[in-house]
Amino acid sequence: MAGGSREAGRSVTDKVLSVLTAFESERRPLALTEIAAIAGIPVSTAHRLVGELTEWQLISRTSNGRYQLGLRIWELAQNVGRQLRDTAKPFVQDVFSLSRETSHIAIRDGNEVLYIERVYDSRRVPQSAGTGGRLPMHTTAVGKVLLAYEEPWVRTAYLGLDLQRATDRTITGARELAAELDLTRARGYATTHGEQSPGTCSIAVPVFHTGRIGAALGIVVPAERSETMTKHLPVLKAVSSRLEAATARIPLETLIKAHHGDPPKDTESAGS
Amino acid sequence: MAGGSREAGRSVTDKVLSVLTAFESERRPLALTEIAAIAGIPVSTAHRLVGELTEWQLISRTSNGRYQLGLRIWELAQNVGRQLRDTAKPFVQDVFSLSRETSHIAIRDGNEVLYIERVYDSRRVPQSAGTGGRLPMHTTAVGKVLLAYEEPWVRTAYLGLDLQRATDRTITGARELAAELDLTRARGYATTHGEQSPGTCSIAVPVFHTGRIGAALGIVVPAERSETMTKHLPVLKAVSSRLEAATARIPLETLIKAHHGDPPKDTESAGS
DNA sequence: CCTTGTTTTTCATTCAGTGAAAAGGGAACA
DNA sequence: TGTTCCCTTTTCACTGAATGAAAAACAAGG
Repeated sequence: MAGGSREAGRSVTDKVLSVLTAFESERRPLALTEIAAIAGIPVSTAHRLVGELTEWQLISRTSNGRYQLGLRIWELAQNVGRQLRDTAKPFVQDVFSLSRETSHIAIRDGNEVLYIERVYDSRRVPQSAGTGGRLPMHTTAVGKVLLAYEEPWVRTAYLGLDLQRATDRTITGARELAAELDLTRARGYATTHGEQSPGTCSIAVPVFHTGRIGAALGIVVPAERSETMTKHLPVLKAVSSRLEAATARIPLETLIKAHHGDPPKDTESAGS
Repeated sequence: MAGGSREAGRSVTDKVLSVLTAFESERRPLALTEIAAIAGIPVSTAHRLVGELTEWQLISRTSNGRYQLGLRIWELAQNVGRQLRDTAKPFVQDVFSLSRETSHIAIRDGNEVLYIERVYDSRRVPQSAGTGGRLPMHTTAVGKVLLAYEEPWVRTAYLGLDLQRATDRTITGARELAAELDLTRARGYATTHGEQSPGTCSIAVPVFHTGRIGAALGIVVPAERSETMTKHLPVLKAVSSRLEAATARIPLETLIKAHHGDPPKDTESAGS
């Protein structure tokens, strides 16, 4: 065929999705050639696929001929975990208006923290991660909370990872982190002090659902105000329990379905 | 072939996207059979496509075996118009915290209003449309604003449509609506009184960008408080101009690329 | 005018995708 | 336990939809 050797095992679907997800790596509008390169497909194929995606409004074209994700995909995605996000949103706002500090709620997805909703001031500079952003668990207060209250095997698995350093204050030792998690459970909240980015501290409390850890609610404050952080604990605690009450009725099914991994089979137990 | 007569002209991409968008019509998790029916493809094909989409995390599976859109597509979609949404968000919050009424910002997409961001109280009942929702232009205050300040041909085109009735107070006469739009421009804001849903009123002001209408900022209030609506005008106006200042630097390109339609060619002008 | 970098179109080739049909669950009921 | 009903999953022979190298068209500099 003119098409010579097809790359084996690459389905059309695969290629389409490669094109779509190409926009994850680069946030700016992409040229066709770039898309093709990132997705790892020939330009002509990319051309056709991008054309179809554009017809479906999943991709839109900027006036200079470049491509970016389209409105339609945003609309579509609004339905993902809507019930949880819509419910949680005003509570995060409450935290913000009572603390006047950047407030957020996050869940665990795999070994990362995923920010579901964030409320911030119009003057405040954007943080390391906005809504939809991810950060490691050991560098954030919400992450520590989500890990501390998680089932033992999750915690153990995470402690076994190579903990990446984000700043010079980042906790990278498994033992140290374990102690930090114990402390978190003991006092019911977690903090960070410049562990994710220098100059910012954070504090977070757990949000439970059906007896298990579901999310973490927290705030971020500039280092110079770190002293005042614990002052906001009552607010966090109170809002958290109101949120727990509000989400209690929501079936787990319709909450955000995250990657929680699978527990080890472990037929022969540790003590066997 | 075993597959008999393929439905002609249906590309794989088409089918994949039909599957994805199937989740727009029904908000609940869908069974494979349902997806196949909605997307208009055979079950076995749906099965394969859904399988691939699931591998890519664009679709996730609930414990009862049904499918729903996955976290990944939400994350992906966070990049759409992010700069505009992130910028606008705290301003909408400002409106909310100053008015204590459900506040929102919307843009025009085609002949509809698209809500970009909405801030509401934890007690307030969900409105007709949440973030990412659409409503007609003539039944909402934001819609009236977006239409009133739009280029003449857009307005003319909309007035030519068959204006659907939402409540018994909905304006459905072209002449009436034209007068309403004139009024809107004259006084610099628009209102509705039970025109979209009985019992709720709304008020909105324009947000300009590079001299053109870009968005509309508004609030929704229950009918019994409708008298107090105009009391919030100063807030809306003030926040709007602060938002205009904040968005002025953002290049139009990276704002949300909506369907604005094409002006009529109209080589022979009306008066020719 | 040429060069360099794109985007777009073309087209002979063939294998990835196809979908009817059959088999495999599993829940509800008798 | 068997039967019914509905949904999911697997199978498989067949072929036209998808393919991608290559060439053409376009755009922006130099």
